[in-house]
Amino acid sequence: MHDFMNITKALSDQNRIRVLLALAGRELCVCQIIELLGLAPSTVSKHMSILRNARLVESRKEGIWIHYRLPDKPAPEIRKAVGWICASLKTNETIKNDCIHIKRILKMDLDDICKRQNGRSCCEGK
Amino acid sequence: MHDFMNITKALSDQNRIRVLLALAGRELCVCQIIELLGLAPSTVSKHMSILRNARLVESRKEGIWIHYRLPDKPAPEIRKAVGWICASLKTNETIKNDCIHIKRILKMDLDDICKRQNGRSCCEGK
DNA sequence: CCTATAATTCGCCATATAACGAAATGCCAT
DNA sequence: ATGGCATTTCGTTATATGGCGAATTATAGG
Repeated sequence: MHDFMNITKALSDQNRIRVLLALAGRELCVCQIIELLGLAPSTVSKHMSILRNARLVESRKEGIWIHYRLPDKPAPEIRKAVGWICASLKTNETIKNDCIHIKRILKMDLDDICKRQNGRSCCEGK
Repeated sequence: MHDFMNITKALSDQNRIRVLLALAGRELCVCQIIELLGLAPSTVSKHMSILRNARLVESRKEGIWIHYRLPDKPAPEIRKAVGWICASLKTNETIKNDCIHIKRILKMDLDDICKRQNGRSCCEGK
């Protein structure tokens, strides 16, 4: 029960849902997720630890960067949860905007993304 | 997005999950749900309004009593959510205990249940 | 070894949530 | 209409959660 509640609690935040959908079909670096959500690195890190703790995502370290992805071999309840979310929000406006945003982020260099984030306190200024 | 988050937030509480599973395949009166969870009537009422607001349950008034049930014609995201929960917790100990508890509750008279609840502050004392 | 940097952990604050009891509401029977 | 009772609403309180910045950790490159 505790494990299952970890999953439902992880799914009860909009930003974490956005991350899960952003990870559908691709891997993302933490700095790319920060860029997508426009939140402080520490906040995003917390969100990712909650998702990982629920086994909704897995992480891979590559040098300085840490990449997150949906689990390779998800347990049935995880697979069903992700399928449910994807099906339910396929046509959602926020999610569609995120998809466009991600396409742009993926074209950028990871170094550049991190540089931009260091330059200012958080989200995007000008 | 807001509607969908209403669903995930509704699912992020253990007592509400227990109620949903208790309603799988049968209707329950509020006083029966109070009896099952062992919480104050006002608390249970709040939980039920959250579930109803998310369209995870429907209610039916029958005289003094209000009966809750899973939706007759659930939207796809609701149907999938309920299916996911049921499949994930089918073998869970808490839920199995609830099933036993419900069987006992169903054998009782609604009046008797309410009487018992009026007799004491909340849950079950002696 | 030392610096720079990506990410996490920690400490704090503001808000959200779950719990309760008391009061209000709605419905039936008198 | 009046009273009794099931349920909900309201107001309060304690805890949980999401957010941030500062400090810490871990890794790559000088």
